[in-house]
Amino acid sequence: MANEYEQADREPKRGAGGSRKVNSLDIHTQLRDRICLLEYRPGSILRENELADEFSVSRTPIREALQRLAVEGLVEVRNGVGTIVTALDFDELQEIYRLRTEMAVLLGRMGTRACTQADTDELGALLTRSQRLTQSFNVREYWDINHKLHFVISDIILNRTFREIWDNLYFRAARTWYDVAKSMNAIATELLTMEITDLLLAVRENDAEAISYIKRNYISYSWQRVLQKEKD
Amino acid sequence: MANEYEQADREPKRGAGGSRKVNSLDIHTQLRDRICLLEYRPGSILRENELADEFSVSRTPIREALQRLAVEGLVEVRNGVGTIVTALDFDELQEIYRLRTEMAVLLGRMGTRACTQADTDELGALLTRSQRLTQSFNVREYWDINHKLHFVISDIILNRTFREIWDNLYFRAARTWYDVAKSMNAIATELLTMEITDLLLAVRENDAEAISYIKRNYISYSWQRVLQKEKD
DNA sequence: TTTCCATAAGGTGTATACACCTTGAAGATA
DNA sequence: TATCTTCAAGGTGTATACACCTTATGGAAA
Repeated sequence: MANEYEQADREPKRGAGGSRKVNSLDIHTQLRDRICLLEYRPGSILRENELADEFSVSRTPIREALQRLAVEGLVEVRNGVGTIVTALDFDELQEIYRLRTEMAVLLGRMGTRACTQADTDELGALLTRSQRLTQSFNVREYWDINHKLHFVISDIILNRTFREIWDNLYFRAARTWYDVAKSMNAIATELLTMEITDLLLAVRENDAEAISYIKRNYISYSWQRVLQKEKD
Repeated sequence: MANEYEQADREPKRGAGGSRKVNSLDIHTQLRDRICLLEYRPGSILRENELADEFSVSRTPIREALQRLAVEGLVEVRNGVGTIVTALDFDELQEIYRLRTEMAVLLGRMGTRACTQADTDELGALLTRSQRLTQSFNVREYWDINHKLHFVISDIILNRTFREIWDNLYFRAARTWYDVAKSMNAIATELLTMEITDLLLAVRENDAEAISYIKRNYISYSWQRVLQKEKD
């Protein structure tokens, strides 16, 4: 299962002429991305019928996708009301960030595969795109770079269970960070560019521990920015 | 969501005359326990219709329970075939144990609540039951003690996300351990008694770090026994 | 005898009707 | 006027019929 899913997860497929019938996993991925991108704000309500109409399927696959999102902690299904996008309170958010920084350090201690030229190339491409953001900021583009960056690193993790958890924690926290990034374009862009630069070196050196400490640090920096915005 | 679920999770409710209608969460919990108890062996196939008959509900709530188990990694749903109880290969098992030992150490570094007299009392009761096992071994009883022991410790974890993960990792690995325990009664019982004794002291001292290192150690010991059995 | 193919049996995936739950608003009452 | 009650609207939860997928089996062909 995990395999099939991860595949779909990392490359949404269904390109060009394919137009394969959507299944509940596709729907899950799309809804998850919308939540991360804040197209669905925390606290907003999703209705199964509306989604069923939009995706041209019955409520059944929609319910499956929503239930999965619920298990992952991104939404909460309430009988007679609807499915509510999780609104993290301050404490929960702090807990998640704390966990992410701690687990980032573990990343280097768990098994990782060797970094390849392909990894370097992809990071290089992301760096270029990130630098371009300095001139004209665009949340969608910022998100896409961040998202791809996450999976470049996630992909070198060999321990499958750890990777699942690592990905999930990213999705839980992502929304908050993009919200902050919107109100701090310059700082967010600079941090992203620096992170990619640092990671590029570590990947070239094929130093998993270095990668993990870099992740730890930038997650920590992000949290500081979240805190800073919270004060306003 | 998490709250409601955890509640049901820790105390299955529906006591005595209540007989509240079962929902998909009850079913999920029962199926999960059966998988852990090896009533459903790895590789065995569950059929939605059979389960629907047994629980006197339609396939819909059964499917929800199974899907949740799939997200948690305990089963794999295959179209046209059935739902297969996950059979962990050696590598996957090693990965999970590795992760559990690492995360046990984190447990002490994340927030925990103060240990109470109630905790001490419950551990004391478990210790008595564990000691009784030395004379007459019984897998069901062994499992129940282990299960309750897990939740006594899990309950002091404040970081909700960490606790979810911690619980899940326990459920993923539990089956394997009970299988080993069946073939090593004496050793398993001795280890359990020692672990509870050690934890009792740490809980009395209200020393979360000590608790976390004890957990790390006994998870590590368990893995060694799994390895030992694998060799035969 | 072996191999291939058609097919039937029995499983999950999906659509849909209906039951039940939640909530807000209108109306009755103090 | 304030408050309580009632009820209707619209949501999720469940049961069920049917579509589609997978696989084992038996017979035809090499």
